[in-house]
Amino acid sequence: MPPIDPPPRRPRKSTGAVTLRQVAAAAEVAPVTVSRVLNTPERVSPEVRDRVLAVIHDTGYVPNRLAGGLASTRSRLVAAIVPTLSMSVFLPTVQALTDTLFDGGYQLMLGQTGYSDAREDALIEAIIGRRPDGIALTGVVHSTQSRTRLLAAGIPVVETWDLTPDPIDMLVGFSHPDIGIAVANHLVARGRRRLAVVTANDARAWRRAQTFQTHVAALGLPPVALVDVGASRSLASGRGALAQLLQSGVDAVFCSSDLLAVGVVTEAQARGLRVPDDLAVIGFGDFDFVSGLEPALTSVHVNGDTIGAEAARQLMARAEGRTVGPSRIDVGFSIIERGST
Amino acid sequence: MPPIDPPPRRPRKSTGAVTLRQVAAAAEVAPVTVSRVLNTPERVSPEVRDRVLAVIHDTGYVPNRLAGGLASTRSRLVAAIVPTLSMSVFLPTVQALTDTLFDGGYQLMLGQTGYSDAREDALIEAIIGRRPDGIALTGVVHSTQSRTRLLAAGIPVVETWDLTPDPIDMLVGFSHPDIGIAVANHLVARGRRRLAVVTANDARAWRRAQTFQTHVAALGLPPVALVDVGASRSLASGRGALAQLLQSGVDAVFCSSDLLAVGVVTEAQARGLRVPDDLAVIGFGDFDFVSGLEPALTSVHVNGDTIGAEAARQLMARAEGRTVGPSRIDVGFSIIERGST
DNA sequence: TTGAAAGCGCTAACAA
DNA sequence: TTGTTAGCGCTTTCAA
Repeated sequence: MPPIDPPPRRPRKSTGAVTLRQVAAAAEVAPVTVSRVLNTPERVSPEVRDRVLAVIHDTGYVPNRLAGGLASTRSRLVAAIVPTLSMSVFLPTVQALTDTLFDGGYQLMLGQTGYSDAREDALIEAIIGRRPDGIALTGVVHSTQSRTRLLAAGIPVVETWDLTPDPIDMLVGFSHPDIGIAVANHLVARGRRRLAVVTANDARAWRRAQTFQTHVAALGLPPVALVDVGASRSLASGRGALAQLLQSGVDAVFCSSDLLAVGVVTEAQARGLRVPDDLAVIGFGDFDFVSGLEPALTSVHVNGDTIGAEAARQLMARAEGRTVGPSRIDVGFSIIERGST
Repeated sequence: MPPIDPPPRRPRKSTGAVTLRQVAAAAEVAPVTVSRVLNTPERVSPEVRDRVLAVIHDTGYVPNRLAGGLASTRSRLVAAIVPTLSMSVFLPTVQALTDTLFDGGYQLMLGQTGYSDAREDALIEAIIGRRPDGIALTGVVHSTQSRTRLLAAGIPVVETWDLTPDPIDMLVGFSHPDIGIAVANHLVARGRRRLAVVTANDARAWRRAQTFQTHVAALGLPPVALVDVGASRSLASGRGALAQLLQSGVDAVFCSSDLLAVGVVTEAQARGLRVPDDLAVIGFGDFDFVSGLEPALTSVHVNGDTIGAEAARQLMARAEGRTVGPSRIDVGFSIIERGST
């Protein structure tokens, strides 16, 4: 009788890292048991558990989450998409997202669209490929194609920094139109009559500016002067904007970002105008440093970190099949009055 | 003869997404062929390729990179660790990292240590679990344990924002000691004699401050006054620091961050001092907005985006087995002279 | 409480 | 150029 040929071996390269199987062998248990020690320790007897944990510790075993994610269809990965990171108002949100997710055992994948729709589409495809357990969209203008893809992928999505009437899925944000009205009221209540807006070219800023304008008109005041600084949210743009506005005579300026507002204040001071006596200035975002300026800048404060933490919580809850409360959260805003108004 | 029992089916839950196998079936090819169309299209005949691509397009198939990473031991994931994100000097680096990686087909995983060693260790463990193709450490004080783990995991590491003599692996940074000397020379060349340093409590800032002090001493000038603002890099801290320094009489201040420097300028102006006539101020980081201030702030410019782009390039090259040039890159720095000195 | 077997969706190795 | 087969390292299902 001819000897049975053993099946041919097909060695593959591997990372060389310790695997669950090796841990199991060393602890003299089945691989599943090691998996249970890691994921559902309460279902393993204390003796076995300790034995396995000891081996894990000694070998420095770190479970491969790629494999785990593949097997369990839960990647414990959440993606966040931001337009841009630098000097952005979204930073506290991203920060809170990473932190909250990490504490829940999740990791954040970050993507930047750079305000480009083409890039956003590519990014979303790349992200879907990673099968994240959730996606946080922060202030993104999403194309129809991206919407469709996200919906089709069935990945939980939370849109943030806005309260659109037709969200893809969950929502954590605040009302931009309300801000325009509140700021108008704030300035008018302080005796300002000739109001102006300096705004960057972005959809949410525009909505704030719009209600600001209409509300001022409704109050019977002169029309609001508007300067659009385009994509540039820089301090320098703010300076340039004020230069334009001074020709028409204004006594208060609402800026779509704090940086622009600091620029307006700087330009005003450089021209010998007193802030707030001759000119009131209010920003948006309430960056940390604006409270230390001279005069300190009045600004619209938004709870960016709350947005991030809530978004993370909603996504994790969804990933774990827990039902979370409302899927639409309004975190509100507040006007922090300081020296500049 | 009894009928052979079919092997029992073990249905598992799946995401329901289109799989490579389904695409293969629809295109009437083997699964590998679809894989080849995606990864090595040049090895597939044009006809078959087009047929497969058509099916991919029609079905909206997005390859599962978790599975791909597991099979190929290449995750196309790169991790970055930063101390913190908010108002940080590392932002351009993170921005360049995401962008460069994305263009190369990689995704960035972000982690924040919050300047905590315990968190850093946990973070590194979580990251290793994802089997990234590389890790970028930006300005991290890494514990010995973390170093060991990283080394053991065999994942390419690039340390940035510094040029330590004993890097874990690759290095992209610049010399902090040289900056201290250069700034001292800059101020002394402009006739300043009573120099001071305002610094946050961070290792790299300290090294800049140290050479600044010793170099000033070597030039035979009075000893440098030093204010340590601790962990707070805020504008307000800068204001407080100047208040302290004025008691000892200074005519130039080197700050470890631009925000601190703006605080010093603000406080000086609030006290009626003229900048730069009575007091010269120089910052570090060269944030975008400091060029628009009045007076514009002199600052040490560092190529944070170059650091990020180079780090990404090195890691991708390593992941793809390409040998990259030097594994130690000095991106240098420059002093941008503006109105404040 | 523990284990055996069968996949998750993909790619490496080998073969034709 | 295309296909077959056997994993990558884990978790799920089913069984004891």
